[in-house]
Amino acid sequence: MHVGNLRTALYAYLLAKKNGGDFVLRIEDTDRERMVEGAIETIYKTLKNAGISWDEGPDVGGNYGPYIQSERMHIFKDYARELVKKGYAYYCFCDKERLDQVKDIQKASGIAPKYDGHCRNLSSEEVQKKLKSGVPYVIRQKMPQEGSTTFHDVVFGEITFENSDLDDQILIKSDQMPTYNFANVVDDHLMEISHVIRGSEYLSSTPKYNLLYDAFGWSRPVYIHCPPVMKNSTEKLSKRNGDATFEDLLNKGYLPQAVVNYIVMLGWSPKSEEEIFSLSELVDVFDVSGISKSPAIFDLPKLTAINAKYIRNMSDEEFWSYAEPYVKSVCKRELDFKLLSQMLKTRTEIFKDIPQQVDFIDSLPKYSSDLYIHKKMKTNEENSLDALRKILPILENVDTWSKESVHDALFDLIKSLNLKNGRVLWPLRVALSGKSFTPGGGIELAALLGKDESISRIKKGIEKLESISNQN
RNA sequence: GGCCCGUUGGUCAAGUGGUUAAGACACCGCCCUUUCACGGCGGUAACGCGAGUUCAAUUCUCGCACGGGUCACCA
Repeated sequence: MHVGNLRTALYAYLLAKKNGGDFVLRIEDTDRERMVEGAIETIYKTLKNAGISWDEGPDVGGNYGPYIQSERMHIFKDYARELVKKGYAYYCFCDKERLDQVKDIQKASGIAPKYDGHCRNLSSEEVQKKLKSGVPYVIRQKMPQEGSTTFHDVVFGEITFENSDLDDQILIKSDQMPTYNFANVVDDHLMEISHVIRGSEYLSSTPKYNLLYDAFGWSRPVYIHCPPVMKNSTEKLSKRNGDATFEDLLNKGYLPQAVVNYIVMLGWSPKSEEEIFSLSELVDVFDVSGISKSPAIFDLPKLTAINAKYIRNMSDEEFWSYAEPYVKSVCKRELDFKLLSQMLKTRTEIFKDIPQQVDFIDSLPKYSSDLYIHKKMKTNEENSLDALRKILPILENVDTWSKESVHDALFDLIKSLNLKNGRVLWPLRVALSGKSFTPGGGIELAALLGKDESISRIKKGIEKLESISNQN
């Protein structure tokens, strides 16, 4: 399920919950050829991961079941026959060849392809005859040929279509299954669906739906059409293009709540300037009037920023519960994980980034002595060597190893040498980590690595710099 | 092509017949600081174009351009 689908589900859920309604899950599987193994499970899983629960559905039941459309097939034909009886639908015996022919001619002459009404006015005798002799048929909706149909959409306002532009769409297919368009209307009515929230691609078929409601004498639902979520200014986000699905984003290390928060905000805006909302807060603040009319482009950096905000808002315990597996995937040795966790928290945007941040802990990576050269810190290879040589005995003398004791010892040194902090601490950090960016400075790293490991890495740093100065 | 819809900074977006046209992300700068990050402060950057209505249009109307959707025995 890609994020556009999920967003629509979210809006539906929020609207229902906000107004004390029920959120109903119905599986629309009238196309047997497109059946995908495991698709229903993916839907369940995605909704659950997003925190959406349904009040009625295939697995939880309800008073309007069954909730899987393929189990409701017996229902639709009678409704279609009712429409035929009332004159709003008719049997059509045209085969595919004829239909294709008509379409080709229409296309060639530049007319919009549309059913030509060949079977619209067959006499009931003719129909009965063909039915009896077993000619395959479909049932088509009989569109008015004059006038127009206007409907109101909550997002887009009043929209009018000429009836003459409407195609006599198929209601019952030749395999006797209903089309989605038909089953959807019948089931929405039967299940007492009050609000239809869907993608704007359905805007142009809505008049047909409404004509169906009118023909049955049923009251129309409230329509809320949402603009699509785009991957760029011209392409829609779609699973087909390999674009990120909700599942993919979770696998990339994004938090489900953060993704939910972000995609609700894509194409909708709250009245306030806040932007971090839990699902239950969203139920309170959500309002369909905030849904925008124009498509929104999915922006990963913004999602990342929101994810980072969620991480920073976590308690230390919660942060560690997420971070631990990532840390331990590369840190096998024992260390002060609490300290590391604190260091990591403000530096983590997505949990997947953690391993590369802490990969220097278990073993010192190979590094270039260039790292010792830092303009702003005013360090170079010579004075770094000097700093490390002075640091070594100081730290060897620290008995109880802790962030505080290391800090005090080093700052005494810095003071006595009358140097800027960075002159001493930058070389230390490089020697300890072999990296230019680390989660924390030299003192924190020393505390984290422990006395023996720190001393050993400082000695390695000294050797490295000595060999360089010997070359010169 | 017909029909329907849309167009405010790079992105998400607020908003109005008269505003210094919010805010967030990204970007840049400064402060904090042992790097980075966090945090704080500041900055660059927008009403697609052309008419019309009006004392006044980003806001209302029309046209154009651009973009999207739709035109299945798919959903």
